Amino acid sequence: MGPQSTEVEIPRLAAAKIGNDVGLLLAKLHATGSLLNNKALADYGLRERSFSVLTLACSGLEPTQRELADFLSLDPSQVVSLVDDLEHRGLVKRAQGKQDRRAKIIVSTAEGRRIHTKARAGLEACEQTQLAALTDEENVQLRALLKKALWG
Amino acid sequence: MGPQSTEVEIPRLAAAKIGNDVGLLLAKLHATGSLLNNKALADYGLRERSFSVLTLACSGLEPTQRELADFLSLDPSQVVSLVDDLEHRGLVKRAQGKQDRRAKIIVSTAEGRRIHTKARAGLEACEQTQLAALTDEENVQLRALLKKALWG
DNA sequence: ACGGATCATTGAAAAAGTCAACGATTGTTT
DNA sequence: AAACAATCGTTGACTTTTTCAATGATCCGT
Repeated sequence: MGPQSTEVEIPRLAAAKIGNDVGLLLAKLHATGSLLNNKALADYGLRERSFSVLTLACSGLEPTQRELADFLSLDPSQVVSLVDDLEHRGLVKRAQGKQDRRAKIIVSTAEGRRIHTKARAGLEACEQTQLAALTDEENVQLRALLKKALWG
Repeated sequence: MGPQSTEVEIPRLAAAKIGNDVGLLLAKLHATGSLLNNKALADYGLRERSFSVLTLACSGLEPTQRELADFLSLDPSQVVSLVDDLEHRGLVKRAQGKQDRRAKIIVSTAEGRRIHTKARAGLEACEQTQLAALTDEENVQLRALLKKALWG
């Protein structure tokens, strides 16, 4: 058997004009990435979204659930579920908002930070796999472009 | 009322480390993009996915449903629904595979091509809106990086 | 203090995704 | 050529995700 390559072969259909469609490219890269990420996070009982929530809970930024919903492009009710799950497992807890007593601030527990550190390591390896075709410079470039597209 | 700006303000949470997470950036850009795209395509009774199928049907590449499923990261059964819908509306039709009589080739009708041309115009304007923060060069660069990440 | 708006939460309804099974057809093995 | 496993599109069941309206508590402007 010849040299076993891990390359993804270019599909015949990529030749179509739509192969330049940003929407489609984003959808595809997002789809394959989510698959890998969720697989990597499964070891820690997390998924892409719960990991995002946990990360922000660990960030020291003291996000409210509303901020999480906006930032993660989720419905507020979805955030409730995610936080419920993480809270039941003792990884985060809800604290009362400081200026606004309606809002709940999500903060990490010590256990939450422990899990988060481990999970992040796994995820970063995963990300590197997904972007293996890019050089380090291109990798940085891609992030910068995505951020600029989002927030100018 | 002062100068009405269309800028998106940078969310407080973007400062978190996760603001560099490729997975999250892709998810966000994809989410906001899909919203815009679907809104733009609604005028033609299309959504992002049915538009993709229609585009490939119009491409002359004569894709099979299996190829569509693989290329669009969909389950084969989802392709059935999409093609059913487009076929009922007379925009595409199923033709028998040439080498393989199990496979069905999806080709566009004249009406399908008519609608597709119109819809594409709307979509391109939409894409430009979404990537307004990028220069033309960065726009090209982003596409190139996404394609390279996907197919090397 | 009043009225309208926003927060987290709930629950229901709609949409999307996943998966196993099927007939028809193909390619492969014997 | 006969038998076998594999693949294609399709169907239907099932689960998950998304969407949305309603609610109590709280905030803000008047």
